[in-house]
This record gives sequence, C-alpha cells and structure tokens, in this order.
Amino acid sequence: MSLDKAYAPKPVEERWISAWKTAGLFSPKPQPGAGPKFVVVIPPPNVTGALHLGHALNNTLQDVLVRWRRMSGDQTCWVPGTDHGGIATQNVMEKQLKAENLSRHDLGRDKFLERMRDWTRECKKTILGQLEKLGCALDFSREAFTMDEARGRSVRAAFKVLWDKGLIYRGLRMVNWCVRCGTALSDIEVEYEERKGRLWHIHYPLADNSEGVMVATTRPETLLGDTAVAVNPKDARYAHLIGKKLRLPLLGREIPVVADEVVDMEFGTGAVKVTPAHDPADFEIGERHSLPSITVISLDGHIAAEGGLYAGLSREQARQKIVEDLKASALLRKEEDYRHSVGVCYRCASPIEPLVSPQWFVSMKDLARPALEALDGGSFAIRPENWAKPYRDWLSGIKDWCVSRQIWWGHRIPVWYCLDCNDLSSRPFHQAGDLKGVVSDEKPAACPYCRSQEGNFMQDPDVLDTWFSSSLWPMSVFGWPEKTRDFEAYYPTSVLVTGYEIIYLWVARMQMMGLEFTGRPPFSTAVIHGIVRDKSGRKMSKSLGNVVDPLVLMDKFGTDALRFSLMRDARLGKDIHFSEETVAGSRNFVNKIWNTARFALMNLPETPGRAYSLDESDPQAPLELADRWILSRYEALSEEVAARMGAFEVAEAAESIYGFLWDEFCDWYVELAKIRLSGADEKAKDACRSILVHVLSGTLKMLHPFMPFITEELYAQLKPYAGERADFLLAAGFSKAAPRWRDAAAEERMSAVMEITGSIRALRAQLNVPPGLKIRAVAIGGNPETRALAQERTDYIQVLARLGEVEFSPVQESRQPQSATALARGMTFLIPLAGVIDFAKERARLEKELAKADSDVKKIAAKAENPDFLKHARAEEVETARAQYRAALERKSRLEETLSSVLN
RNA sequence: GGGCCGUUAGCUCAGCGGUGGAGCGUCCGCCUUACACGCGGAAGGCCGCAGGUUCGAAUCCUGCACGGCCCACCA
Repeated sequence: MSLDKAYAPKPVEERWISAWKTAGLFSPKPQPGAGPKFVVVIPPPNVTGALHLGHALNNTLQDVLVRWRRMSGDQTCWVPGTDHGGIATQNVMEKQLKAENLSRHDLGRDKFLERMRDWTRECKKTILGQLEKLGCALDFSREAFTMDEARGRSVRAAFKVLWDKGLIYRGLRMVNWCVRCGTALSDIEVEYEERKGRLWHIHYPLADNSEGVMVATTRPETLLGDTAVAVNPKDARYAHLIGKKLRLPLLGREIPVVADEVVDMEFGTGAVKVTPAHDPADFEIGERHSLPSITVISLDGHIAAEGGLYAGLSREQARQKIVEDLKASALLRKEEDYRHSVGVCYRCASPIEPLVSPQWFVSMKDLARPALEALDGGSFAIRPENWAKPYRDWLSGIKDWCVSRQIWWGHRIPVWYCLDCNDLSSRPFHQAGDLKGVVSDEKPAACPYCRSQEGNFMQDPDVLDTWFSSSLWPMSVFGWPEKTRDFEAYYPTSVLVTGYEIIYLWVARMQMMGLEFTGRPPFSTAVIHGIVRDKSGRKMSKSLGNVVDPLVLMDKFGTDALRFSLMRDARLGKDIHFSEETVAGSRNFVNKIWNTARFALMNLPETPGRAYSLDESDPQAPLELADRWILSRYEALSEEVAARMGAFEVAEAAESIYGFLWDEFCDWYVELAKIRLSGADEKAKDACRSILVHVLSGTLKMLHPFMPFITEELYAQLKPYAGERADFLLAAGFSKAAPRWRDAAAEERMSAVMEITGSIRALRAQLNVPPGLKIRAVAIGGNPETRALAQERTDYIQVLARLGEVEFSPVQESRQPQSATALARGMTFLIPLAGVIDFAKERARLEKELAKADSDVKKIAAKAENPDFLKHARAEEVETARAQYRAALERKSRLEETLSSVLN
C-alpha cells in the first residue's frame, strides 16, 4: 500500500460521493422501534442562486450532528430541500428581465411564472449539487420544495384550518409597503437603518392667518395628507390652540389642533403633523380623534389625485417640490441635517412607505401562547440559551402577521370571489375591504352566496408570504396533513440548526404552527449559529466585494479543510470572522492526518494477517508507558468529545480532537513508537501496531462527522487491520468506550518525560547545539520515582531530545567540567559540551531561568505562605500550593548551585 | 429608550475563582527516512477602565467607556 506524500482531496471526494450515493447510505429505511431517532430538516435555501459560506456553515453543522448521531447508533434522517423564496427570488428574475429590457408585466403572470419555474429548476440543481459536494448526508430521495405540489397541499390545508378557526382575516390596515417591490411586508421584514436625512420645520398658520404652530418633519411630502396637528394635552405652550383650526400650507385645507398623550413635549417643537394614511403612529392618533385619512401616496410610490397639483410626481420629486414651494411661501422656517432610523425593505433596501391597504392577516396571540408554554415547559429549548429571552419577548408582544404579498411568485391565496355577487369592477381589488370570498383549493362550482353556477370565480390575486410555507416545513416535508408513514415515523424532528437572523421570521413561526396543527413542537431544540463575516467583521455582500465562494475554497483547500475550519470557529451563536488562512491551517491538519495514516500503514504488514485489536483479553504484546499514556489520553478525548457533541459544542469538540491528534499523537506518541518500530522485537512492534491502529482508527471515527472524505478514505485502508468490515464509517459507528484505559499514573509519568525532554531541547536550541549532534548527558538528583522513571525510559528521552549516552550518576555533586545544565522535575541533566558551546551564553541562559524561578517562588509564596490562604483555602488546595512551593524553591536553589559551581 | 453579545499576545479567538493559552504571523535552528501543508526552540500580554466581593479575580458583582447586533409608534 502506498499513499502520496500530500493529500489530494478532489479524486477522493468524488469517489466517496458516488460510493455513498450508490450504497444509498443516506436513505436508511425507518425501522419501527429500533432505537432513538435523530431527525433534522434542512433550512431550505432560497432558489436565488448559488450557496454562500453561510450555507456551508449551516449545512456542515447539521451534517456534523447528523453523522455524529448516526455513528452513535441513532436512526437518522436529514431532509433536503429548497425554498421558493418569494420576493427575493422574484427580484432576481425581475433583474434578469430588466437586462432584457422587460418587466414582469410585459410577460404577464402565466409566462412570468413559467420562467420562474425554469429558473427554479436550474437553481435547485445547483444547490443540491453543492450540498452533495459539501458531503452532506442528506436523504436526497426526500427532496422537497416549498412550492411543489405536496407542499402546496400543506399550505392550503393550513390556511383552511386557520380560516375555519377564525384566525385568518382580511382587513384594511396600515402595512409596510415596499414601493420598489410593489408589495406589503410583515413587520419583521422591515429593517431599520440609520440614514442621514433632513428635518424640516414648517409653520402651520391658524385659519384666520394669525400666529399658528410650527411642526417638524422628515417627510414633508406627507403634508399633503395631513388632517390634524397634535400637541400634548399638558403642554402649556399650545393649550390655547387645542380645538382651533389651522390652515394646511400649500393646500389650504383646514385642519384641527388635537391633544394627544403620545406627543412628546421635549421633541422638536412639541407639535406634530398628523398624517393618518401614511404613518402608523398618526394612524392611531387619527383613530382616537376620528380624523379623516387621506391617502396621498399611492401603491406605486407616486402622489395620488388627492395630492392636488403634486399628483403624479414620485415621492422624491414631490418632496423636493414641496420644500421649494414652502420656501417660496415663507412657511419653511428651518431646515437641518438629521440622522434618523429609516425603515427599509429587507429584500431591496428601499424606504418603506407605511400605507393603508387591504391585506390578509393571521391573528397571532392564540398561536403564540402554546409556543411560550413549550419554551417555559421545556419541550422546546434554544441553544445558546441567551436567545431564549429575545424569543420569549418577541412572542409575548406579538402582533398580527400580514401574510399577503402583492407579487406573483408564491402560493396563491386559496380564496375565490364570485364576480356575480362581488362587484370587483366598481371596487378595484386592492381598494376593496369587504369582499365575500370562498376558501377553496380549487375553483368552486357554485357561489354559496348568490347560488350562481356560472363559474365566474376569480381567485384572490395575492400570494402568501414565503415564510407561511416555511413555517410548515417540518410538517410538510413529511406529507402533512396526510397521515403518512413518514410523518408518523419522523415528526416531530429533533433539532433545527439555523442562524439567529431568522429566529422570529422562521423558528418562532414553525413552533407556533407545529403546536397549532399537531400539538407538538416541530423540533425540541433550536441550535443557533452566527453569521459568517469577512476577516474584519463586515457582513459579506456583493456590493462590498468581500463574498467568498465556498466552491472556490473547496477547490483550493479541499472540502474537509473548509468544513473543519468552519466547525472550529462555529461557537454557538457567535459570528465567524472568516479568513482564508484558517482554511489553509485546516488543510494542513488534513494533510497531517493523511501522513499519520501513511506512517501507520508503512509500519503495518502489506496484507493484514490478523486484526490488531485491543479488545482481546490477551494483548499480543506488552504495552509500555507511551502506549498506556496515549490510550489514556485517547479515552479522555473520547469522553470529552462525546460530552461536547451532546451539548452541540461542535467547535470545542473539533478543537480537542485537533490538539490530541497533532500534539499528543503525532508529536509524542508516533515519535516514541519509532523506537520499537525500527527495532527487531516483533512483539514490541505488534504492540505499537495495535495502538496505532486502535487510536488512529478511533480518532478517524471521531473526525468523520467533521471531515467525511479523508476519514472514509483512510479508514478504508485501516479497517482490515482493525478487524472491522463496515463499508462506511457511518455504518461502522463509534467504538465502545473503554474507561479501563484511563491511567492517571501513566499520564503523570509521561508528563515527566515530556518536561525533561522539553528542558533538554530548549537547552540545545538556545545554545545552538548542532541538531544532528547526539550529546552525552549525566543525570543526577531527583526523587526516587522520577529517577527510576528516567532510568527506565532513558530511550524515550534519548530519542526525543536526541541524546547519546545518558549516565546516571549517584553523586549529587557530580562534577562535569564545561557542562550545560538542564533542570526538570527535580532532576539535573549535565551536558558536557566543552568546545561546542559558548559558556557566556549558558550563564546568561541560566541567569534568566533563575530570574524566572525566583519570580515563580515569589508568586507561589504569596499564596503558600499567606496565613489567610492557609486558614481559608480547601485542604487539597493548600497541599497543592505547598508542593508547588517546595518544587519552586528546590528548582531555584539548584539553579543557584549550578550557577556558582558547575559552571566554573 | 430597552435588551443581548463582545473588549485577553501583531491578527483571529479559547480560558470563566487558584503561578496567563491555541492557531496564524514574527524571530532562531533544522530537508532528524509520515508530513517543509513539516520538526524543535524563542520572543511577544498593567486579560478595556474604575470600584466591590474573596485568603485569592482575566474569571463573580456594580458602574463606566468603546465596538457590534436586536427590539421600540422619537415626528
């Protein structure tokens, strides 16, 4: 068997992807009653384009959990899919059309949707291909799409149930309107940005042209729709004006001064212009004072007919013109720069226009209550826990959900109007508030209101918010509302892995819907991760030009490397500052693993004669210190990693495995194994081989969820030596825990060896002893155990520190002229180096060590000699401190001795 | 205005009550037959600031400053 010197990911990845697929590895059949289940549904990526690093993070995290649980013995099921993505996807298509100088209206609804479906088909292919390439153990036979036929049935069923319960209603309400997208948005789809604007102070004279009040506004164009000016009832400045009429500038309309608590006396002039049709706060003032509401900005963002001579202007043009006209009429009294937060569309970032229009709503209060109870009762948990509070707060203050969108791409609202009894022609659809509708999947045969059988039915033109179908996802992917076997077997799911930015948009709504329709939370834990940002912490965006394509990274460093670096940084809930260097680091680690296996295989017989198993009661060869140490460390690692994974602390688990494999296994164990492997003692060799096979294959298993490809590749080579037959690591599962291998004594002894080695290595490096030179050493001092250990394991120290002969001198003050000195664990290693080293350097080095020892002594003395410490600290704490103090003193005095005598 | 998170080595981040850690970068030395995507060594920290609790605080508490998110009807 021979492996290349450097790992080449591409062919390995391709080979295993196809092997997994051929074996149907990710589509295990549900086995009734066979052990715990672990079910995950993918957060379906929008079909807006290719996947980005955030998707890579999200899906790798899920894959790690799924693979881990599968190897732990759970029945797992991970469902893939994509989301039609409503406005976002429609915008992508509209951009494409724009490049062809077309609008969606040029195509018409049917043609447009056809193009959307074509695009979606391609996009799904891309996304699923990328997920496969990422190595995701998704059951591709279950692929779902939020707008396919089955999901359509779920959506319509949910709508019907909510309708029948009176939880869905249509009403004329003030909503967030995106002028650019031409649709209403829900409250949480509005983002607030600090933007620089201006604050205009406008004088509103009294109707008789005497005095008047000054108001401040950031949106002067809304003046056209003003129907009052409001002041605080307690405001002495304006008390005499309450009830009087003002003359609205430019239009001349008379409007009243009203008193309302909501007005802040401190802010601006203390008087507010009230535009009920175009501001949510003003809308409420209008309700309280029965003010008329005049719509002056229409759905397309232009000034409506009521805007007089401004009608037809865009809102931007109107603002400019109105400011000019106010200036001309000397009513504009002040104009200042003003930074304030502006609501913008989460999909296109253009400013939101609050306006009144007929929309569909879901009444949320009753749905939120069970979700809150699930959280408080523990049937649903959020990790990390600090997200529970914002989640709870949001649910507690929940408002009704505007679910209608005036776009074409989405689930059409399943409501029909009879043209024979609904007068749609005289009431343009979007202006009507009280149409009689029939909720139905298909066009009804007869009108229940007028009994007409003419079939003059028209479906509501609106579509549902894309998040409506998303909220049903954990149910709909298994066929709900039908009682399918899959639904029985896999609902509710186990964990949901997603980013914190969609906790309200998605997580909360899934909880509410799941509880409403099934009485059970759709998943018992939400695992929340952060956002992938660039190196300097900025969000990745096309406009900043800092987006990184995961495919490019996978191509350059390998998929395992990309996955591992994402996982190493994926601390729950924390953002990742991503840099390519960390992927290079992971690539190096992957290569390290490759070479470790190469080393092991080089030292195993060409054809596996027998299995090197430690499970046999009678080991084939005697184990020695290094073996017992690495086994102990390996067991400790297994336990720690299992605990971490159970708590979803994936990053911590990854870090631990990294440290174990590189620092302990490679840098220490493998180096020591070389002693026996290069010798002639077959029994000793077999002992080493057993350990190498056992620890390496076990570590590969632990790593498999993180880096599925290289581990599969190497395990395939190693498994005959481990006596295992499974074709894939997922099928092989983890080895049983073996706590009997924990060995504190071996760990302690090995750490002494490491310390001694370290001090001699440091001496060599600092004194520039030629690395190839095998130097002689004289060992003196030390307590009996350490001394015995050093004598027993001289071979370790010789190999690790590249020593020649080591002489154990019984004489405490053994004189070795012209020696350098290494101190460790109470032992002194004198290294005669006349002619090799510069003794001035050695003196300087020792003086520095002495200074360090001295400061150590002082630090520990501050504790160990402190009567308060001795009085209050726990006994074992005191004991430890005393021991440390003794050791520090001992070291210091030895250094002093050395400096005064040996060096002379 | 409220809430959450962060502030530790040049950079990215662990540590969360007992003599300050990792990776990358830097410096010195090594092609030591698994790996130069490597090995050994080293330099580099008033652990944001100020109080408090404690025998003892990077770690717990309280304020403050700075940075970042989220929420809220500031015209």
